[in-house]
Amino acid sequence: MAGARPPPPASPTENNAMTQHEYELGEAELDVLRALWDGGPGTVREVMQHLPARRRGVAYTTVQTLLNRLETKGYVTSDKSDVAHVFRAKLTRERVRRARMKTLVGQLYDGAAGALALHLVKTQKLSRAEIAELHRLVEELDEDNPNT
Amino acid sequence: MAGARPPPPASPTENNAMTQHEYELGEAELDVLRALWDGGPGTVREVMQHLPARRRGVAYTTVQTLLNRLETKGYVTSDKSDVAHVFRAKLTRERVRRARMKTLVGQLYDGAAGALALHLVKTQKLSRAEIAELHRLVEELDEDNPNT
DNA sequence: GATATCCTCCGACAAATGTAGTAGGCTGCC
DNA sequence: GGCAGCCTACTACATTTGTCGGAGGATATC
Repeated sequence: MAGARPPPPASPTENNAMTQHEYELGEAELDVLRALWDGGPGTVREVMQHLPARRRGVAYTTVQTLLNRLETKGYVTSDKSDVAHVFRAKLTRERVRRARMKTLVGQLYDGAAGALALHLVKTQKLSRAEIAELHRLVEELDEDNPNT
Repeated sequence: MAGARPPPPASPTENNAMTQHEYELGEAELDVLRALWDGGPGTVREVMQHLPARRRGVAYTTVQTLLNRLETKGYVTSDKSDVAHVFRAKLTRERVRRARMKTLVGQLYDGAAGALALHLVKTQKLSRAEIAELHRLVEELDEDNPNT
């Protein structure tokens, strides 16, 4: 994004980024965050090792920049007591999931999460176990809501 | 995004954006596209009318620019036979849904769409109609995959 | 015919994002 | 003591995205 967009008014009560509900994360930033989630806290070099294949080959300093930006945004902290700083994710995967899901539902499903659920069931290849569970769930639902 | 990212190699067979699987759409661009989906084909001025409240107040030319960019990207076409061009969405909501969903699942759910689907079914309150449809879907699935 | 309108086209510009180079500081080892 | 390596801090720069303004053409209006 860019340009003359008025910054969100920043609620007076909560304002440290971790409490906001729209985590602004670029693609690369998210990949770095994911590396942190997957590999746990680590130095720049260690984080690099956990980057997804697609992101391999980026320069050391690129990852460093990304980590610093994430820290500035409040999504990551770092322990600087050692020479090589150790970065740790502050923002959880779950948080991002919820936020992203919410955005997606709002933008493309008119806020109807139910529709999304159906869409997924239609679209995705479910495993046998999943189908079985789904079957069970549907029966429960049918009972709770006995009609048609 | 930005910087020296090598452009995706552009498959030799298909290359007209509509067939690619990652629709690059900014927030504002998506809102404009949504306006087109909601209001059907229309002129810049008409599209403006269907923009979500949050986007009200943007300048006429902003919307115009957005529409033009969308056209350049191949997501929208325009009928220029009249003075005021009439824009029409080429990319469907469904397409974007699928792409976005796929990205989300890949980035934050380890590709486990099934789990996500189940989670949603469990979590969300489905309407009667949705439950009915789900029921139907499950039966289809059971047929395709006759076991348990 | 002169004006007010409305449109499109083009150019601009700031912020965010992706990517990386360079300078300079510690560490450790011969 | 000096050099090789690794690390951080800065700076830089191209693109994308969001936002517009102004020029100039077509229309409608009086």
